[in-house]
Amino acid sequence: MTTRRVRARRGEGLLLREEILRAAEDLLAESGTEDALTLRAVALRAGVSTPSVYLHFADKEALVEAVCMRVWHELGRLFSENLEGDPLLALGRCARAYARFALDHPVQYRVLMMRPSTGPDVPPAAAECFRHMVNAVSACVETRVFEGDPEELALGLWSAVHGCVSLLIAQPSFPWPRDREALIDHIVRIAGFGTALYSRLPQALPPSAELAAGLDDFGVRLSRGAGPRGDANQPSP
Amino acid sequence: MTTRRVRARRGEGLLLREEILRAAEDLLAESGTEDALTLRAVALRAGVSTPSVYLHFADKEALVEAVCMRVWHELGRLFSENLEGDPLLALGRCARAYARFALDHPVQYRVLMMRPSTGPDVPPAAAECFRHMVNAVSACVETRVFEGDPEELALGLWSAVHGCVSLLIAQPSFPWPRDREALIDHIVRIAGFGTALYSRLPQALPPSAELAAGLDDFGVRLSRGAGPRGDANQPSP
DNA sequence: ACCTCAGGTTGACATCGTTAACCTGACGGC
DNA sequence: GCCGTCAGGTTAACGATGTCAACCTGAGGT
Repeated sequence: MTTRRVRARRGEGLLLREEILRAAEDLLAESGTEDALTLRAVALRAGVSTPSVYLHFADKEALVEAVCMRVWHELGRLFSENLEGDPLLALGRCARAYARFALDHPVQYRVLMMRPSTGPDVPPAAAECFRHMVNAVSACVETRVFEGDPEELALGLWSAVHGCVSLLIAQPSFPWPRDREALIDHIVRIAGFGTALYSRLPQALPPSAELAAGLDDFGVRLSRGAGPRGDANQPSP
Repeated sequence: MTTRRVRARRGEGLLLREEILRAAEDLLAESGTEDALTLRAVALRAGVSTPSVYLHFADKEALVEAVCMRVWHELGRLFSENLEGDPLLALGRCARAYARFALDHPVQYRVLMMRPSTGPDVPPAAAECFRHMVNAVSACVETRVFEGDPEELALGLWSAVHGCVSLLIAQPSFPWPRDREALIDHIVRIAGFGTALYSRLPQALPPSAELAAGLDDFGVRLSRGAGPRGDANQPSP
């Protein structure tokens, strides 16, 4: 760990890049704070001198960005694993998987999503994540459960889940309910149903009395139509 | 600005605290990045030597926290200005005001909400903000448009708006629609209606086909009941 | 055997937060 | 009016950080 690394053979310089990246990831995960992600600490952990990091990363920001790419790929994998079956249920599974990942890797998620804006263009791995989401939303538009521009709808859904997990991560002192899993569940449902209704609604929020009038009957009708109650994480039977 | 400050008279030491805070706020606002918030820069701007900051703030974190308190107060003022009238419309106005503030002061919002967790307890100014929200939500529960625990519902709404604005701020490279104001509008409506429906819905997301069946009629009924279409920022006539 | 250059290292710099030690001049007491 | 005190600062320095210029070194081709 602190032991001096043996010098790579010719043409194997990329090995060091891999080791540095791993060291950075481990440091983040183990320390639990991005402050521990120091070039000196990373280099020490990789068994190499500090400026050697510059052989493979232009600067610290480039290293952090490389770590982020890994996280984006992980998220992309998570999405692509959950896309089968009913589009709306698939979307729900993706959202829950995303939230779980964020809560299980708070430091990584913070670095990924709460860092000062990196550059003017979205990295390919992130674009692929987003494409997955847009595809899933498009499927929902095709089954007529959503209506509107899939990109815009996907951004809205992403916002909802991101809002919840990022607030959980960054403001743990808020009066959160005990059961985080249940909270995520609520958010996913609110976002899902809100989005389903979104394009069919009056352009302004109606006054309370007029909104309240129509709600109960809708709930009853929807419940009658819905399948057996249970954990929506499970794929639909 | 860079001119040496005249020493405060006895008992007026708190003047410097005020000037340091102002310098910090201005630095944040003008530079557009939290990296510019340096103790040296703050001290220079306040016309004072660097270690003098420590006369009034335990460390840099304390200074940043003091800046955050100001922002919380501003948000609290914004909320309390928008609470009159129909509860649901009031909530919508608060959400829009919150979002506008965040987008107009991205650096401050980032420092306030995306900084590594400060302490185990929520600051009083933030608690008051949250209390305002809970009260507004409670009013919606009393008019039967929402149903459930007001604290939990308020957190959900907060999450939704925070998710959108924080993503806009931190990930400007995402394929956002041009009209930010319209996007916020969508999010507020999705969150509002989703929350209104939340407690009346089946516990799991139903498959698409069964959800799509009930949606259109609900939209039609709700539209018929709602007031004239227009900007929901306006108080209901 | 030697030359080359990929793959590093050493040493230094500016800047950051933070601390210890020192200064100074406005005020109350005499 | 003079003086000691102490609130309200200052100077000088420390260690840590990102970064860079210069140097080294040894495996592999000739």
